[in-house]
Amino acid sequence: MDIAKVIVDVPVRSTDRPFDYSIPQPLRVWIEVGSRVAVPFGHRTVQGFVIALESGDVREIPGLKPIQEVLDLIPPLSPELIDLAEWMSQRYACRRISALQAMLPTALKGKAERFISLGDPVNDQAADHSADSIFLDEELFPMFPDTGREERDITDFISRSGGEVSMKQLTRTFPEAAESVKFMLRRGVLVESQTIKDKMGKKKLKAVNLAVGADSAREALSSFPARSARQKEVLSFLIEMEAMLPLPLKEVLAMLQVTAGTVKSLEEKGYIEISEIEVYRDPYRGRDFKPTEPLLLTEEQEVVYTRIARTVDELRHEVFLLHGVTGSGKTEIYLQSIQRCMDQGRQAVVLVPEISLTPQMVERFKGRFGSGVAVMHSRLSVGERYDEWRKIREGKATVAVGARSAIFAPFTNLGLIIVDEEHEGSYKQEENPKYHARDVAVRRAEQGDAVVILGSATPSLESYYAARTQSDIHFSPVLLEMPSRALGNELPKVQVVDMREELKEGNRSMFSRLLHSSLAARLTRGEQTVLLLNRRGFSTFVMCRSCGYVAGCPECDISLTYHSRSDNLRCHYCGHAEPSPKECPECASEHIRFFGTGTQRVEEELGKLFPGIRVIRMDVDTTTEKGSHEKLLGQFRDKKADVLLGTQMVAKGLDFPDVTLVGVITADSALNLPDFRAAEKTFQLLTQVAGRAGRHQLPGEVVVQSYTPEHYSIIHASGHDYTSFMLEELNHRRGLHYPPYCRLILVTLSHEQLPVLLRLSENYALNLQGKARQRRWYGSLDKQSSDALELLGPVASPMPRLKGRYRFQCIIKWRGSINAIGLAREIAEELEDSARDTGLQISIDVDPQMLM
DNA sequence: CCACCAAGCCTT
DNA sequence: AGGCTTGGTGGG
Repeated sequence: MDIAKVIVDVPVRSTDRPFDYSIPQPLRVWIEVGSRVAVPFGHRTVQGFVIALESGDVREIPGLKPIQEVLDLIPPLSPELIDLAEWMSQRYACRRISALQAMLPTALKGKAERFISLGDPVNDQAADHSADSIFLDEELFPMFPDTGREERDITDFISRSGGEVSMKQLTRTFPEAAESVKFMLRRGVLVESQTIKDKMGKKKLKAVNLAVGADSAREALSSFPARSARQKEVLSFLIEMEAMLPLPLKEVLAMLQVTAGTVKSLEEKGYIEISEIEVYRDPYRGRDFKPTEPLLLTEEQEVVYTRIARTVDELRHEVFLLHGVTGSGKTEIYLQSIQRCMDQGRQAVVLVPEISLTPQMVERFKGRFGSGVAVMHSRLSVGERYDEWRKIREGKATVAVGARSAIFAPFTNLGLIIVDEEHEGSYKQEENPKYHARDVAVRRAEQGDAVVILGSATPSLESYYAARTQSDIHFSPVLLEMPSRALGNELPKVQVVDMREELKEGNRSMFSRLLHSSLAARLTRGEQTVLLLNRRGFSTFVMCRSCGYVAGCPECDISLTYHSRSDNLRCHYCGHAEPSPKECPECASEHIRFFGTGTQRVEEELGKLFPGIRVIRMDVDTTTEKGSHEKLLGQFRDKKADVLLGTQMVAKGLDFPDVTLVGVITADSALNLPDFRAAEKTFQLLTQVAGRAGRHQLPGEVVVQSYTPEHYSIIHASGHDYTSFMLEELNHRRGLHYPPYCRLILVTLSHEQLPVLLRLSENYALNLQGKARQRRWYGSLDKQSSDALELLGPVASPMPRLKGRYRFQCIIKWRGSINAIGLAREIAEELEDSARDTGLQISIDVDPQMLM
């Protein structure tokens, strides 16, 4: 007798544990670890996942209910993914069900549907005849003409509809039915059943096939009367196309210019049959991908590839950090490594940041591996995504290319995971489960003896530090370097313009004289320019236009945020506040104010300075429409514009041969975000965008405008000097106790009433400190001990009020082998319990990407 | 003494 | 989550 342990789809803490169910004999063969099932739970039916099977005597456990239904022919999850979900629930302090659900396409987020049918009349006699049902007894109906009226209408309706209708249909017909139905359910006149219905089914297509052999069909042709010429035409066409059958009905109709009626009569005569076939919604159908051959590797690439291939061949787990400059040919390394992995009969996943999952990117993979590539990204419809996912699960794809969630691709023998642009913040999911795809990738690979390649021109501090020190037991990547470009050309020359000087010399425009003249030169030569407006810093930091001074927190070394309500500056890490300055404290200038410029303004300015200039603007406003991204880039490629102007999205992965100038309008804006990663992000962005210039024959040039050209992120980015930047930034982080020298947990508490929230937040902090002290964890990160934990806050969140709820946050800094995540969660749950006040919500973000 | 409603509690 | 049970409140 077997018992299934099931995680049910009820996303609250008290049900975040396995529930036991018995497995009815007929379902036994279908149920595995990873099966999706419908189970009775309380008074309803819910969806659940089988996470374990146990042998045991069902009779020994009273109150065990049976699994009601298995929802898929093939389990949508594997034991490996079930393990991964368990790990995620610990690592990210999330519910098991949300980790499981994150692994599946939305199409499979089933919800219960209720069906009502007539009760068994024999049982009706025996059913509940307690006092409250006397009034409804059938022989009394005539005496109370209206009492049973609706009841009878409903039962009539149900029997007319074949004995069973969905509750949905019933309430559509009888909007007020709820009460009556409830009565009748209680009496057993009606009975209820529930099933789980998926959001989206498989796509079916009508298809035509011959119902008789080709020979007998050919024979039949001659017996057709002359007026059935059209039918004859169809039939002979099908005979001719015999090898291709079945053919989609739609295509046959279109090709032969006949109507459905013609085909229908052939079906009635029994020559052909029309059936429904299952098809994949292929978002790339009808597109040709030029097959590509492996390129000859440079010496540098060869060394790297050989090293990776060795581990791939050994079917062993290892993580590589591939640091290759822009244009060093990382993608070719990926492609050949994937081929190597496929030669071993294993599959591969390629993670790409959403923003760079461009058609060109897809083309490179489809070109090399053809239809064995499944593509998953957020622009696909629910149905399309479901089908790409099914292609993987059904073994029809061996490579999955996609954003974040592709890390959960249901491969059974995954041998290689590639995380391209591994430093990208978009690998972190901001909603529950707040996972980081890179970290999940490493874990999944470790579990399945797979290789991970983390690739980037600017690896994150976390990965680089781990590779250099080999100090992290779970994450010690092997560093592989590719310092030169594959085509042998030089990295572009970067010039930094000091915008303070420009102002001093009377240039108040947003273009420096250098950028202006360089741009003019491209226009006359017919070469192209990419302009980057770093808009991430639309946020409200205060800067002096004369000297570049930015108001920062004395304690936290991040910029202060301007609050217009109170007209002061505040630090949202520690709560420090000061009045907003009327003049610059450094140089006493009055040119001190909030900062930010929009792409539209730049476009206007360009038009004024260079009449007739053709600009393509790419930002959130112009790329919301499906395919617009692709369209704009296509126009630029076809040289329909001189300038591509945009935000972050123009910095990544683009490769246009005629781009010889890259201009960065304000390099500083990200630098001054109230974020300890500001310098790192700035360096990465500048390096990436500089890599867009001069990738082919023509040499490239980069102009970076800055108010703080002496900042090390700008200096090192202009020198293409990743290592020096890293060393300097690591020093910084060490001193201020930021990752990678510790880890962070962001705890956000929210409540409708501010005074209550204040008290509870204070409580949270005190409880946490108390418990941490008890366990001898609490202590300054300054101390030598390998275990340490510090708490910042509570302070108001950067978004202090959201949807009518006030928000406060605490930041936990910790390091060592202590279970800080478990503690943060434990305190949160205790507080939620003791608050007796269901209005409190606590969210925990482990290793937050943004502290906002 | 009973009717009505909000809050708590359990779901295998 | 959601539906039922519990226990408190108020009206007769």
